Amino acid sequence: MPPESDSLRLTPAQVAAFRTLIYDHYHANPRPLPWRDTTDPYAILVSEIMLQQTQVDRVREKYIAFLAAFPDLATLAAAPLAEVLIAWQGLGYNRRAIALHRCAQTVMAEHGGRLPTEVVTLEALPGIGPYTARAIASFAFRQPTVFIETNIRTVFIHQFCHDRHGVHDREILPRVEQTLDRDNPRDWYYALMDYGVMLKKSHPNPGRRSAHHVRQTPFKGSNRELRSRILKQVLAVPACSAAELAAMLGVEPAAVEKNLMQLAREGFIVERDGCHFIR
DNA sequence: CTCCCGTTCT
DNA sequence: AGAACGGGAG
Repeated sequence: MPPESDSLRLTPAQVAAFRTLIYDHYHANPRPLPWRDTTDPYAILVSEIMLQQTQVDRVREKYIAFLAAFPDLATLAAAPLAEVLIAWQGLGYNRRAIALHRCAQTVMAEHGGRLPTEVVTLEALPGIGPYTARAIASFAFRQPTVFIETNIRTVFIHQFCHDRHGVHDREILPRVEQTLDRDNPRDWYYALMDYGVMLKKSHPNPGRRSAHHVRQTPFKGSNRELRSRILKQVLAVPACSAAELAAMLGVEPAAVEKNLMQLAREGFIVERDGCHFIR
């Protein structure tokens, strides 16, 4: 539990001061991001899925190209998975591309082609978890939802949890709820995120003091790296056997087999007569 | 080595 | 709860 001096309840004056701090920074230094210009729920969905664990600078161009290739839910739902994965190349976490593809298909089949507006309904869709459901509800449908992601977490830890480590989200959430600008949740969260980005440039990342902070395992030499190379190879050269793929990549056939099985289980790949194709 | 507008499976 | 998941820039 937090110390007594750091009570979870803020006075109205504290709330007002905090909002002024955040909004002043935002109005002086807003990040002009393409997904902030649109009100199209589909475009906002695409941006949110891309932004899961992928930095803004890399998402920017991919987002533009993806929307050019798949301008709406119906187009994406009808597109071959291989085309979606090719558009996804460079973003990483290819599972998200499958999830987004399936999400579009589910919305077409079960929601009349319109993205649901309710958090619980959004959260039931593939690739949409607690954060993304609330972010979409807030950004696309102007609902005052309460959520935390890494930049928001950074702001609240920096502002309200001085010199403390292992700060849990259940402590931050009431702060988010209490300080939320219910009249304009979209701009408020943009402002919060931009402030968090700024903080990380001027301070040792306060997010490391979160109870949820985990350090990444190295990518180089990992199975993630191999798996990505296999998928890229199957995209570039369809209809290869596991042995052929292993030879082309210069790795152990057994490791390739294992990953092909996993990729098949997840819906990336289908195997016919020992040949592998994007599903 | 650090970071990243998390979700899903185990 | 923990692990897996990509990739590039600084």
